[in-house]
Amino acid sequence: MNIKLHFGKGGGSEHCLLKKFKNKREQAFAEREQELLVLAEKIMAKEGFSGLTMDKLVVACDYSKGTVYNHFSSKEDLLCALCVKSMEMEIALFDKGLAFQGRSRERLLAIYYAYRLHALMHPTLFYCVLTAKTPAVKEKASEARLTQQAELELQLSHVCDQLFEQGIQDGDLKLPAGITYSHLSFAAWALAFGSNALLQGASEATLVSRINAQEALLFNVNLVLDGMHWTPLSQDWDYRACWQRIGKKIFSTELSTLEQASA
Amino acid sequence: MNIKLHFGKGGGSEHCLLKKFKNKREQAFAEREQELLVLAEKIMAKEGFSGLTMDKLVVACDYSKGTVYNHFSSKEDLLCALCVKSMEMEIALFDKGLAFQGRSRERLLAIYYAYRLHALMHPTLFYCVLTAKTPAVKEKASEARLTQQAELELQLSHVCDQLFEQGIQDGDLKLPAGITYSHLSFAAWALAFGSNALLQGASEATLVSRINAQEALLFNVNLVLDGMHWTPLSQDWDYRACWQRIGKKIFSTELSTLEQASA
DNA sequence: AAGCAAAGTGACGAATCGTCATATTTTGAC
DNA sequence: GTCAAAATATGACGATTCGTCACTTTGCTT
Repeated sequence: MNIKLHFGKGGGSEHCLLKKFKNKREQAFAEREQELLVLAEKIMAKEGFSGLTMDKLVVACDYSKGTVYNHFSSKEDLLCALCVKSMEMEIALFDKGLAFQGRSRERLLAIYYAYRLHALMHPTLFYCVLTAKTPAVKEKASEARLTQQAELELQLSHVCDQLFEQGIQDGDLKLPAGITYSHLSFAAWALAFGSNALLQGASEATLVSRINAQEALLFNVNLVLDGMHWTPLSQDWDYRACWQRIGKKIFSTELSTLEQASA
Repeated sequence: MNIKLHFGKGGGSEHCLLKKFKNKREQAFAEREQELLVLAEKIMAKEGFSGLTMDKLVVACDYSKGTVYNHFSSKEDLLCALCVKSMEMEIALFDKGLAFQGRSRERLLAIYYAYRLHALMHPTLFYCVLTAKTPAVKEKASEARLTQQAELELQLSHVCDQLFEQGIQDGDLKLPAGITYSHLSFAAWALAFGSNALLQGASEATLVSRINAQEALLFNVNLVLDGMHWTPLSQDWDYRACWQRIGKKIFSTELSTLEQASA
């Protein structure tokens, strides 16, 4: 039922992209897994989400069915692995966003920017995250993969926690009585998840059709952070300009590749 | 590719639960569809999300495969139909929530209450909504069903719009320049969707594990509505008490059935 | 009652999943 | 270098599941 783990059973470090491996074998295994994931993403991008089948992946790669199933215990497990990959890339972008120099609230905005950017650059992978939240997928994914996923989620929230902390230290944010970082993190995360999930599927006619996605996200974020009384409030500060600045200063390379792709 | 529509082609009214039908035939058809949906939900609740197959549904019901496929063009279409059903029930609960007497912001809270209540009472159906946002499902659902879904979403947002309007008329809420109802609706919706989606899958160990779900939702809502400067602000008003009051005054029957079920 | 359109039936073919007995490669000891 | 044991790879195969279609039945109209 569970996928064989070829790594040592020592928990919690398999998901880092660049890591020392016990030996060549494990390294090769990890590399092959990445290779398979890249291939799977390509198939999905080309043939649609339901166009991805295990058989197609097997044919497309240089390995056999058994080998592929050594990596992914089921199709759902493969989807979760893609979700994990997506989150790993998010973390990398988040870390980049942390480099933005500014007030605490501006720096959190940089994280949101990174999130949105990731969704735009890798829509397919982003959808995998949504899909991985689905019971049909969770039910059939391997235990190990789900654990990995949960760990990454924690890791993502820790990035935010840093900024909450800075906000408090700088005196820009106060933690209400009985409220912890977790509450704030959850609120920030829920809004980001909800906004992006709904925006992603809404390029056509719906409620959100006419709303510019970027604008909407920024608006929503301002709402929540204003609600936290995180100064400077949106009425006292030009966060739209800040948003632009984040793009220019931190993510210019990503933006240009994005423009190239859509051109 | 598309499911045959046995109703008149006049658009936009098929989704109302109680409606006049052109003739007995259509009525029977609609009733059977509901019957099938109830059955499908039961199978899903009992055997898990991936335990629902078309074959099982066919065996469980008194009709043949062909008949079932006359209703649902594919398994994904069936899932969407369940999603539609879920939204119809939500609307009914929303309408009930509208009956709450109070200030505009309190009344919007009643809508959130209804949303949360629905998620608790029908977790399976609620998951269908999440699943229906997934590309794998959207790709294979019938056009007609997706239209129906989009219409219902609009209808849901209109309920909220009423309350935004009341808020403005009462002077409790001001629409910033360049901001429309749609923006506010979207923010409210995104937060509700994100919070509930994340809370639903998080009864166990994760970031949200220790946070009481109800509390978290109320907290998040307060954050956003405070961000809108919707008076009275959460610091000036006891919305937790209001939340309790909503439960008692409006949804007491639902609450008792819920307690019965979990006892 | 006859005729006809609409709906129902279920056997069937195609596609997909995941397994397992066997073949191959790698490892490590001498 | 050699050889046995352990790890890994292979792909044919059985089991589901999906969705279709040629044919039958139902029920409405005249």
